Amino acid sequence: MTQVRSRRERPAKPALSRPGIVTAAVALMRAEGLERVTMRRLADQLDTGPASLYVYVRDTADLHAAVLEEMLGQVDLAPAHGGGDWRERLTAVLRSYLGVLFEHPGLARSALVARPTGPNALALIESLLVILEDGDVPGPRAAWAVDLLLHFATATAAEQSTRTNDPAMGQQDEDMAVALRSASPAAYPRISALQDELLAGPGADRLAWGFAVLIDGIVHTGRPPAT
Amino acid sequence: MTQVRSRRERPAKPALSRPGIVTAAVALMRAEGLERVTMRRLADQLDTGPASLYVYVRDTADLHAAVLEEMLGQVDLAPAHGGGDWRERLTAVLRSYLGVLFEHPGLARSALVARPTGPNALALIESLLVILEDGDVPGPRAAWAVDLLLHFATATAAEQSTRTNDPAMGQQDEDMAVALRSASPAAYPRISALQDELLAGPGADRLAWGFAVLIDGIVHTGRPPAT
DNA sequence: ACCTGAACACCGTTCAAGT
DNA sequence: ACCTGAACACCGTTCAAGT
Repeated sequence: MTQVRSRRERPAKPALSRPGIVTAAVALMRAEGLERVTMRRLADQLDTGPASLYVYVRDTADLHAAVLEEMLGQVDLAPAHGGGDWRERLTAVLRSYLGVLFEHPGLARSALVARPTGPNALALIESLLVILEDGDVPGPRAAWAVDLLLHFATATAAEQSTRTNDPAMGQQDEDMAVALRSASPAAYPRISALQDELLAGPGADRLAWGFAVLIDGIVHTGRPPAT
Repeated sequence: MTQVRSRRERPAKPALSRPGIVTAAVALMRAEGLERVTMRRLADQLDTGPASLYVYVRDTADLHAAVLEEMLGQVDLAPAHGGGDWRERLTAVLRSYLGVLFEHPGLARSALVARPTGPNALALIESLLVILEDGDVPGPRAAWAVDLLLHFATATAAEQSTRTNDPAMGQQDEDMAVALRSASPAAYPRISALQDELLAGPGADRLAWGFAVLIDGIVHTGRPPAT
């Protein structure tokens, strides 16, 4: 009797599974941020103990990588197959990737170390290769270029999203501004002279310039043959 | 009497100070790695409680940034003022910076978020500006280029050093290799075709190519005027 | 002003024991 | 095979109280 009752009051606890765990982890991240997606908190959410998760998940890094792979499904890959300037299409996809990371600080930081390898990650890589092909970048060079471009986007997201979203980190921007502005012209003449330029520019401009530099460099710089 | 004795047996506990704390933190990092440089462990080392450190250090991020600033003193800036090809001198300084980060995994990861602003950090920036000036890169563009170059080097170190030094992370390289090799040719034709190229190449070659791409791009890509 | 003990609110991971 | 309670070995940070 009591058993039936408790079954009615809340649905039978669903069996644990890796997809179920990852889905719950994504939900938890949306609600509280990736930092709060801990084994213990996630287990609470799933009505079990933390030890149970280790049947499906190697460790916390593995869990976070799985969350990232899931989120990569949201990257807009449509520009890969559209027409128009290939450089613009390339930056469009990268910007979309960046946007996903940017929304969830911590995700970018984990992306730097835990690279996802699921279908969404592969689709992103494939799309970038498609666009580089349209730009007549030779295959082997394109292979390395994909790495470089994702590397740059990920690092930018890791840096910016931490700074923007973490309240305490705004302080560090301030620290840097003060340090640059008060740099002694005798010891650091160029910093002194360029202080405004070093600090200047909205993030968007700097990002656009970064993409332009990379694409231009990729187009002009040959790769050594494989060994 | 007992007091005199105990004073002889170990020297009087030195007063706490920020420099003293940072020195101890660096020593602890050399011995056990940055992950183990925690407030509690560091306090133990200094014969006090963790609460005492908060008089001199804002939080853990601040502490780690101070450690990094200290380590930047080891970057070899000599190439900035030598003769020879400016591109080679630029990569020499960046390689030295990278070497410092590479020696201590975790340092690079913290460098991405906690940027040091002390004299060693400024000296590094100034040196890069000196070299870019030799390469006739216009000042405002050089200001942004410094950011881009350090950004790239830091991200590379964060990625590589974690992978190389963390035993469990080698697994992830393997995961990626398996994923790329087993990618369906139908769904991911280009990944399939380029799988060897995507995985190929020693880290050193890819790094050298990355620097070449960036420098080439910097030389050729104009910066929008400041707003 | 500086320092501290103690507490609060957490972590990841393992392992023996159960089903 | 899967799941779990309990334990081990840690964390950062705050705060009232002392000197």
